[in-house]
Amino acid sequence: MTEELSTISQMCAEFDVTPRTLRFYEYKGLLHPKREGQKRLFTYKDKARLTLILRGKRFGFSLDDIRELLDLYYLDDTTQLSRTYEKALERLAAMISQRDELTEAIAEMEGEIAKARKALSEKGALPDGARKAAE
Amino acid sequence: MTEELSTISQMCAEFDVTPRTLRFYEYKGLLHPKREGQKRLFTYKDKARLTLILRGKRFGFSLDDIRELLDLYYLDDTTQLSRTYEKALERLAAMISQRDELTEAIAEMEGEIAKARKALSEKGALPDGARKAAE
DNA sequence: TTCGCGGCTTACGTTAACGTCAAAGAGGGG
DNA sequence: CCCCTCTTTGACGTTAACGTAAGCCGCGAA
Repeated sequence: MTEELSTISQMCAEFDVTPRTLRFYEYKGLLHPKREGQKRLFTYKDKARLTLILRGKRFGFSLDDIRELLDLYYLDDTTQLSRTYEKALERLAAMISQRDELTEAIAEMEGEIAKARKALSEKGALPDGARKAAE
Repeated sequence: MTEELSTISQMCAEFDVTPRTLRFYEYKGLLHPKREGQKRLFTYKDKARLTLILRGKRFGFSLDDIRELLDLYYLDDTTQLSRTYEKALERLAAMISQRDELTEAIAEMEGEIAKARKALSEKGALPDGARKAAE
């Protein structure tokens, strides 16, 4: 099986990130590329990790959180793994309550928007596209 | 009509914020308390604005966004008001898509946790309280 | 040999929303 | 008069996730 090592610029092209970002992720302990002299060489494993990192970011996790989540996948120590498992549960709970708060805020926001729409409609100043819903 | 002026500490107690926060909001142009000599005196209008500020923060607006919205809101200019309305709609859309992403992330997270739970259960290392669900 | 390119390390800069002193003044109680 | 509390104006500190040089190295092409 060929090792398929990638340089930093190949990684940047493939994942649409900057070199600084990859170095920063390594510094933060999220990536562990090999070295050929000074140069970083990224393996398939690094690509898998980076995929997870970027997904985690899209979902609003901090890099510190993500590093812990990565352990969920790659740690082989059962004791550590179950500890990480518990942290994952905590984070899941946090995510759920965050979504609940967001849902509540959305409802409140919709209420305010409805009031504003009514006020605007009475002034005959409703923006296009909102007229039909405010009669 | 009594003016009902509040000191900074009264405001802090009423809205559960720090003095620094109120001074910062003034510095940022979100509040405009009167002065009695050096001392700030907050009017009912400031309270109304602060209420809107805190609500805006719950909705995820930045302070700069909020200042802009407040300015538009108090201009009493119908054209500007409808602009405020449009911004609210944009933010609402952002909040909804954010919630959707979060919901998706929660589902994925639950999947990963289930996998981890299975792996841990096979190693006989499941944390307390998770055993019953992993058979 | 000299360029230019890609990579490396070191290290200061950036944004948001305040936190955290520090020094100082005004006003009231004892 | 002294002290205590509230408040004021600076002004530097904090966190996250990189951005942005500056300066150096090695390699292949011309």
